[in-house]
Amino acid sequence: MLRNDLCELISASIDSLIGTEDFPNTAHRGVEITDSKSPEHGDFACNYALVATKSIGKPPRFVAELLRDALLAQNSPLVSEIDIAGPGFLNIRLSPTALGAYVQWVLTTGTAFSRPVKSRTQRINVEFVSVNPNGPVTVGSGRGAAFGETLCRVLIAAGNEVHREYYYNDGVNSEQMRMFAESVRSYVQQLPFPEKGYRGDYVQDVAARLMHAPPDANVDWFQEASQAMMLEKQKEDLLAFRVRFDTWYGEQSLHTSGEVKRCLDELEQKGVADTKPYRRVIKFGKGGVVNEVVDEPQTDSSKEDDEDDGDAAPTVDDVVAPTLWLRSTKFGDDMDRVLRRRDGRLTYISSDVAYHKDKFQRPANADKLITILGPDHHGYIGRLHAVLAALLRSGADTEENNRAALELAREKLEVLIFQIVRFVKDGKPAPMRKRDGNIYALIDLIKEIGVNAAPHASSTEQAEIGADVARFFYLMRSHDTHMDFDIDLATKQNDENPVFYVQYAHARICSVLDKAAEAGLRAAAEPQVEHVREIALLKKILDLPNEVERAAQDYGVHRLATYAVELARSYHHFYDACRVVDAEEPETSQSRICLCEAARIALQSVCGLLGVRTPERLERAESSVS
RNA sequence: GCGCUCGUAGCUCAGUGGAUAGAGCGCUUCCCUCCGGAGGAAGAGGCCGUAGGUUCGAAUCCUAUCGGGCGCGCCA
Repeated sequence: MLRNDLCELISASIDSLIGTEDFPNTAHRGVEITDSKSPEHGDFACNYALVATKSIGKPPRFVAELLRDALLAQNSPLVSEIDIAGPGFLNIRLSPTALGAYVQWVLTTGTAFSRPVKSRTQRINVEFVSVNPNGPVTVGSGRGAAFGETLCRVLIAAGNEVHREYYYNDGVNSEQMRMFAESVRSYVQQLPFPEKGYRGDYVQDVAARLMHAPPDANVDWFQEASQAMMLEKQKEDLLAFRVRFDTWYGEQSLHTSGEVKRCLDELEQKGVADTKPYRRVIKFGKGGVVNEVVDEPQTDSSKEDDEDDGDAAPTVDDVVAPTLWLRSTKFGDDMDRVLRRRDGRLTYISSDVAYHKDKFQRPANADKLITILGPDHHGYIGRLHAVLAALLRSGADTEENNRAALELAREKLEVLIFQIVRFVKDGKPAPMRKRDGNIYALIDLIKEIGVNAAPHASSTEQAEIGADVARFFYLMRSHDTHMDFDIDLATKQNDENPVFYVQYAHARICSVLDKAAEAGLRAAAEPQVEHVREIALLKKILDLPNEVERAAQDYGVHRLATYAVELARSYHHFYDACRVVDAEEPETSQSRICLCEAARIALQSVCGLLGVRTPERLERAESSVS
């Protein structure tokens, strides 16, 4: 690929210099090139001389001159001119005649050209969305869905094997699900509505479909029936958002199989869980310094006498089993966590232990787990690492072994937190949970965008348009930054919408290629790339593998959305300056057809990663009708 | 209090330690005899929150500080 080929060329030049009089063996080796910002600085810039000046012991401009001469001596067909500028930049101008081969390469490789040169082959489990089946997927979770799913596509494009996973708490231990079932039941059986019950139309929708319930149906029955329904609804909504999972994993299965109990026994044997009646709390100061370690004696919190009884011994009235503590403070957590409550019920953390053990089987022998969580879950990270570290620790219960286990856990499990999304409509924030108990569902956002952006399209087409726009909007911003989702921009002002800008570039290419075919023009066998805007477009196209590589490395998938806009812009610039279909210049036309096709492939490739369609034509918005 | 995160154009946000900090929206103009004008060109708009430090060079790295958001349950 272009960039790598250039880097290798420069590396070879440096190698040829090393050991000569002015170039000691200790000279710096790494080579980086960047795009030039303005055309008068050539096509690429190399800052080697600036970086290496110290290790060589000569002034940067002197080093730059040596490097330039060495580069020119290689007589590469790629390079036409090299200038030295500013403090010692090497400005490299490409030779147009050598670029056609790269166009050809894109055409023959197809959308797979986006695969990075250095491909990775890790087996990775990515868990995302994972909201409990007590309501539809909200617009808030939509960000996690878009981010997680595109991250999966990027990781796959970079050569990894990826397993998409969704985890939900469906056990009878889940108080949320319990309350949801109670709420549904109260509608069906005309019982008093529970105090903290779930309101909202979707609860009544579920209830309406469960009117056939046997008269003696209890909460368990309702929980099973209603969560099955909500799961179906979630699957359906996510599918409309082009998100599908390889595994839907229910917590209850871990209890049913006895795996949770087995794991707890294992932890007890290892000495990282016990029933001693205290909780250790570590108070951290600035920079993670341990300020204070307190072992709080356990009191009976189920007795609500909150008058001072600081050192009262636990009463044992309703104690079925002693509290089982995970000593997670051994593994960097700031307090020990409860695995089994005093009444014998197990907490969600206990199932997390069994779950994370099992997770490494998907894909088989997984190298890494990635868990994507919402902004309200970042306090969860330390807990998860502690759970995994407790599982992974080998050897005795020593500080050294525990620290090593924590380090391993942090390496094996990456927890990514996406930040909150604020929805703005009519210039005002639109709440995700409304006062009447209804929530702002992802599927409603998709439909709303589609209806407004394309009022005359069919409802299925509207849903597709809504998914295009919603995915793109979520992905435009870095996942770890707070973002505003401007619904007005996503819908009404669709003329200025970046999604349509990108899709329009694709439709325009298709239109141009159609015109070219009508004129009897064919693709050139050996395309030439000469015009500045042709070169700029090709450079942008060839950047895609680098963008994929970076995104797979640091999870910055939002840069692909930025890239898509830039690529579209490069095409529009090219289109503006370079006429493609011109019967009087058939050779130029044929070369440009190749470039158009390469641009089309790049657009399809990046949109494929973003989960955005590339239609061959766009219907005109009604606003353009006067 | 502690932790995570963000402060960049009027607004929403990009920005790999590099040259004169970018885009979209909004504002002022211009360009269809021409492959789709959902496009292109030009202009105005900035002490990159503040103060130090690291070095040839800092929006970017470090420290401090101010300001917003979120989180710190035997809820998940």
